[in-house]
Amino acid sequence: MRYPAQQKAETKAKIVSAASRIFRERGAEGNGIGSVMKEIGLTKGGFYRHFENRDQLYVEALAKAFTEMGDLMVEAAKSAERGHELEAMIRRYLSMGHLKSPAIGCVISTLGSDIARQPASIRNQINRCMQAYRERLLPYVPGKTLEEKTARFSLLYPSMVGILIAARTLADPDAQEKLLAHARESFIEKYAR
Amino acid sequence: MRYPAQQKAETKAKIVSAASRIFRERGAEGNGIGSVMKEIGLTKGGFYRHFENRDQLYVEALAKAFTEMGDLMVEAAKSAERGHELEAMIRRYLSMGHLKSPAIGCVISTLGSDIARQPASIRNQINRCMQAYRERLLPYVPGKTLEEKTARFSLLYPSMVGILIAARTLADPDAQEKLLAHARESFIEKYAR
DNA sequence: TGTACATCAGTGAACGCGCGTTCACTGATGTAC
DNA sequence: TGTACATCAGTGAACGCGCGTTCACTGATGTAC
Repeated sequence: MRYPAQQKAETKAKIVSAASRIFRERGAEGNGIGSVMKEIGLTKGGFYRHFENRDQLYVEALAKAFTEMGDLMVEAAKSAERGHELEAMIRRYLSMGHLKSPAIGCVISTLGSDIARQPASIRNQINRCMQAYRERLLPYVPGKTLEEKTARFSLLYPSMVGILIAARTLADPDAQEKLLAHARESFIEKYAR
Repeated sequence: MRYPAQQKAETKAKIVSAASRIFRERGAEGNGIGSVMKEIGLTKGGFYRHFENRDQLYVEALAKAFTEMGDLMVEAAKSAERGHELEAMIRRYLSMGHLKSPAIGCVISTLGSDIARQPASIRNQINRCMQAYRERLLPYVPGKTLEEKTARFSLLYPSMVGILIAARTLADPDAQEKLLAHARESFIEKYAR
């Protein structure tokens, strides 16, 4: 049946949102169109009224993830005392809360190696999201020029990704917390002063 | 038919080796028993003469990957001038060669987020491999005490993982090389002096 | 304003495919006599 | 030494399952008159 005018856009947004969370939480490979449509209470046949194929969903879901994660990081920076913005972002990123909530967290930490395996055409689209993400956060990074800020951020951010992944691979929660704490301290010292 | 005595062990080693490479290259989720057995010229039915289930293969394949990667890193350290061992390992890890050869490279960079999603029982087994791996490399890390070496390594290594993953997500090879070079320089300065 | 018709978001069954796992079978080798 | 038999690594077909994708169909809404 035909549906009210603005409902289509809402449904599509719901699909992207659900996929964004599910991909981050359970991985992008084993969990696909079926799980996503079921999550929002629809059948998978309807998927193709909104997307050409699975790849399009993948790209849009990741784009949404970058936007959401950017919101969280900007929020952390804005609620910090002046001069402590990057420190606040480091604390937020390297927190047990983030470690335990992959579904609403950094998409590179949950799907980075998966993105690395995608063909260049898809990586190109993701790269644009990454760049937009970086540009949102750069204002809160110390540095005299844009190049200085970028240089600093492009080492710090991947380093935090690696630490978070490493911490998540640990089975012992104490060891996870210890690694995060150690990295927080060191990275704040190295990058945020 | 029955096969010569030592052939069974050889076959199992081949399966583990192939899985180790295939999982790292193509991801562990979509590529399973079928691909692995086909790769070594056998049919998938025979798999269960060597393993109880897929999880066992996963753990053994990753263990093998840690051993192989350890060999490469130790080799890099041993062929370095005295006092430059860690620098040599950093250069080897953050090289375009490593970036382009995931199949024989660091398993955390290729499967880290996948490991993070495994149940604790599996992560525990992997953790033991990670510890053995670290213990092989620690002798080449500067530091007065074991704690000092460990602290240094447990920040450096995940940071390198994150940089490699981030570089692999980039579509532009020049940008990849630039990021690696920048991180090499910085990490050698920060961790290897 | 009322009626006829076109639109199209979502349904549900079907497609081929590869997954992990099971199992009856094969037949060269090792072992017992 | 020769023969009979047990072993068991590997085969290949089958299992149920979920994947991505296609498609004829439904029927409430929007639109034209």
